[in-house]
Amino acid sequence: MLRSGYLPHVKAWSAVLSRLASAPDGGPTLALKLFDTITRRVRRFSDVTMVADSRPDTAAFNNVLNACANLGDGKMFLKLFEEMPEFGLEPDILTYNIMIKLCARCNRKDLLVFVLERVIEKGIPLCMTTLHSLVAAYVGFGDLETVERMVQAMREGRRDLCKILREANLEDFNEDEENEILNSNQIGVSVFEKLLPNLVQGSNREPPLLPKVFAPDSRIYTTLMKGYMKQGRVTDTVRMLEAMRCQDDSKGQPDHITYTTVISALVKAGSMDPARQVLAEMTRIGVPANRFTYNILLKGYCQQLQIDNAKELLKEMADDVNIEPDVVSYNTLIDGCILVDDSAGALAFFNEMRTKGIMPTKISYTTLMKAFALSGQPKLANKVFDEMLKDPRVKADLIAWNMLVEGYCRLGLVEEAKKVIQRMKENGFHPDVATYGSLANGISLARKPGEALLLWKEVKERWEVKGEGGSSGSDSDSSSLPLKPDEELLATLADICVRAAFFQKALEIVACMEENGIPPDKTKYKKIYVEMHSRMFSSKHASQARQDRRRERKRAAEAFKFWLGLPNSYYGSEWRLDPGDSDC
DNA sequence: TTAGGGTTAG
Repeated sequence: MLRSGYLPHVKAWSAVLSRLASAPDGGPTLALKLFDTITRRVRRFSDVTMVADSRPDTAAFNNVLNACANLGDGKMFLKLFEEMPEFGLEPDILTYNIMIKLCARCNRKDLLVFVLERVIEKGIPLCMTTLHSLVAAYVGFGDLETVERMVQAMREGRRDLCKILREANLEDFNEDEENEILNSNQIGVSVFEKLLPNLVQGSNREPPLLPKVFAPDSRIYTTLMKGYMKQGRVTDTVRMLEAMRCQDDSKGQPDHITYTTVISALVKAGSMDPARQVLAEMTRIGVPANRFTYNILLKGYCQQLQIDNAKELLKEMADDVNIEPDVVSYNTLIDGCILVDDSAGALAFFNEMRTKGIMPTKISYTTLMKAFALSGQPKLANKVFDEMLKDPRVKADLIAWNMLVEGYCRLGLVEEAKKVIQRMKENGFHPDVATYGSLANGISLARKPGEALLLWKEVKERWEVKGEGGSSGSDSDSSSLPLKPDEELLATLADICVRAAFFQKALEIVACMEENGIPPDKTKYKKIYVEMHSRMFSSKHASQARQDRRRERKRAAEAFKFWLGLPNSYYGSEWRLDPGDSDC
């Protein structure tokens, strides 16, 4: 009685954890907090029988460990892992599968084999899922060769997988010794040495054999196939499908996910007809396609700008195979309309979707805003944004705000854009690189270089903020939040400054770029300089006073020319524009 | 409840 008032059953809170662990937007962090709160309360009871039903079990630990893995937080993983015995719990095979993911997230491919060895040494019954996790991890690293070797060995009924993985480590080490050293940061080393005591003996010991033979199943094949797909190896993807169909193990037969992966690979390569053939094949052999499959094909047609085919497929979905399109289908089509500059069509699909009772998501709203933003109708984008604010099911986010800014900037409406940015700040959203990038483009378009100076000041201030959590002051003040501008933003700002003959600022920006390892496009600036400013300061008729005022700017121009590598007064050489010189 | 498939937002 007392317990129920304070603490939920472990099954209940563990279920919440499992959802949070892989949820976006701070889900994993929330999972950690929840786990901490509950275990803290549980610990307060000296009589454990009082809270027996609420005490964490292995599944609960696995869920919170999964949150750590998703955050790539090895330290927290270790801390919780070491708390398990306190509750009389032992890590199980799932725990180690999650540890495989942790290694992957921490970029420690070299440790994967030692997790497998640890499981074997501890005598924890190995299951197929561990092999799934391992294969997925290697695919994630793009190391398809190792996966191929694993799969081949499994097909041959071999049990020396650890040996194969050790050899892969050795090859990596020989290939790229420096990276190997870079990867092993000190914190990581101590965490993993505790998680995997077998690391200490390391490679000196003979790699253990798997306790039994595992034949690859369709999941393993499909994971490898996904690796091929990600690397654009369409032929290998298709060949893999053929190989799967030809082998006799029924567990390795292609299923709807395998086929969908093949279709996805073909669609990515723009091969719509072959993709349709695979779809037909699925129907023929009775492996039904689902909404995912159709959505992939829809996207393919949209990317190929074949909206009519997309529309036809949408109809076919609903009428022939009885798969109702969902919000993703419609978002895809709305975006497809944007690709063919059809904002009216985008709106039509948006409305059709609502008519069908399919609720738009924030992505739907933002995509529709994009339709209007890109077609020069910022007012309509604004209207959609207002609708979005009114819809209680969705929450406008930074991306939506940015789209609003983009709409105005596309037309060079800098003042409007700045008002939106002010509003977004007041609503607790801090401009990011995208916001500033749009604004910079708007400023460039509007030819208001003075605005670029203000923007550069703001960007520079935030760039110079070091570390995290340096925020202080009101919510609308983002000046203390760190920001790392990207190449595009800086290049645009520099471009504006060069065109406006703000050479001192231009130099400042390019210097910042170089300091941060972003190579400025000197050729471009050279061209602009030659085209726009080569005759600068050449007027002989200006008054002495005017000429004096120019001196500063001239010095900046000379410095900029020096940086560009153009002949300048620093070398004492005369330089004049020769039309043939401009393409240097 | 870890591990294979899809969409969107500068």
